[in-house]
Amino acid sequence: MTFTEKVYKVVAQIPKGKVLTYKDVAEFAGSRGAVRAVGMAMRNNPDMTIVPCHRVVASDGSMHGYSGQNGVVGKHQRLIDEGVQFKNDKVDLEISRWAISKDRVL
DNA sequence: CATTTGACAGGAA
DNA sequence: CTTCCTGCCAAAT
Repeated sequence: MTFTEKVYKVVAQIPKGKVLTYKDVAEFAGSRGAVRAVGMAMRNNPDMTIVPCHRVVASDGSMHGYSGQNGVVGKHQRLIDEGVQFKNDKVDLEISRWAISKDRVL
């Protein structure tokens, strides 16, 4: 099981209407500061249907890119459509941040 | 095996 | 608020 594989599994478990920061994903995936590696995983997103990468945003709620349709714009729209709360054109992490169970199994 | 690459994070200017 | 710079890590070359 490679790190990226874990990342995919974690992201795949993010419930609709919630989001996670790259930082959190990286940490939960096993490597605390591998946020950049997480980015790689998303970039080489193997299957967007099983990996809702749009639910992964930067630590400040903003977003950098999106391989899906319409790029970051589409990502933004999709999040809104799922009920994610926004604050100043950024995801309101205070509300829409997913509370991961620290002992959740991958 | 050595380098480069990113959809990052955080801090400084 | 905007750049710029550094640290970071895994994967791809």
